[in-house]
Amino acid sequence: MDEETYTISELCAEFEVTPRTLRFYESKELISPQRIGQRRLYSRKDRARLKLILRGKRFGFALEEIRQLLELYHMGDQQLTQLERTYALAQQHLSEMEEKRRELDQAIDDLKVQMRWCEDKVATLKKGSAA
Amino acid sequence: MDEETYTISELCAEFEVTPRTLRFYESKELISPQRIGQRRLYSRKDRARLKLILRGKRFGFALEEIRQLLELYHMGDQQLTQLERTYALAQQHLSEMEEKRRELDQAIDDLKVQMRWCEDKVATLKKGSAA
DNA sequence: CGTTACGCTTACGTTAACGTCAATCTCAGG
DNA sequence: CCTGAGATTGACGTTAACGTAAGCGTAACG
Repeated sequence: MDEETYTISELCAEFEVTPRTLRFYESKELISPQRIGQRRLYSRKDRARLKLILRGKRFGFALEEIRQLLELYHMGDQQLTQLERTYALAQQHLSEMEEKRRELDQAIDDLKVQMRWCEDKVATLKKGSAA
Repeated sequence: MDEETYTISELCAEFEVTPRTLRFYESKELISPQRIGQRRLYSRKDRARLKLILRGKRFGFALEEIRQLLELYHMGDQQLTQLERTYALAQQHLSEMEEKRRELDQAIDDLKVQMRWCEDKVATLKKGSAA
């Protein structure tokens, strides 16, 4: 077993967040690093969770939603019923995300249309000034 | 010219937001409806802008960023230099959005992997209980 | 002509997600 | 032993994005 660990400042440097942010996430039970004495020690799993948290944030998820999403990636030794409930939740999130992707594609297309329009206008203006 | 307009409550009903929200967006200069006396009257263009605003929000953009994005869809009678600057800004946003889509695809794939893992576990548990 | 519905402004309140600051601890180096 | 770098825990401050409540205008309806 690979026992790589990180101090708070190492993790902060890597992901460009402040210590305050990590402690805040911990207070919200999104991460729970080990303690060596009083100090926090982050594992590979903590690091992975942080990655997921920050990704979630970039898509506009609230921390509370992210906390639920993280449970999907936890999935330790659950009971069957628990597991099935979790799976159902995952399906929901999946379709939400797929819907989001459709919207994003739409937004990208719209923007491209606008840009082409803009290109044309620039071209016309340049021709006009050449005359 | 099609002169369809909307009252504040009509627009609110359609997009499931409160009047306060629309007034707030107006105060931040994201929309600027006509006034009939004191009352606001929203045009088709205002409605389109609102649509874009809400879409932006769903992707985690801040209102201030959205305000800039909206300028791209405005593009009235700009000067050439202005137009080119706007175009450059659009290119930036475009690549940001494409980056976001890559991340989203990644997130979706990750989730699918987890779900398959979950399916397997459920299957094994069911077989175990059948024995 | 009263009231009910809708709208307006002003202004203070609220929640999420941290920032910032102070006081304390702790441990390796000189 | 002293110092300084990094860590910790409160605790209050801040910003964005609205919510909410008060007080007022006005216009149609019974």
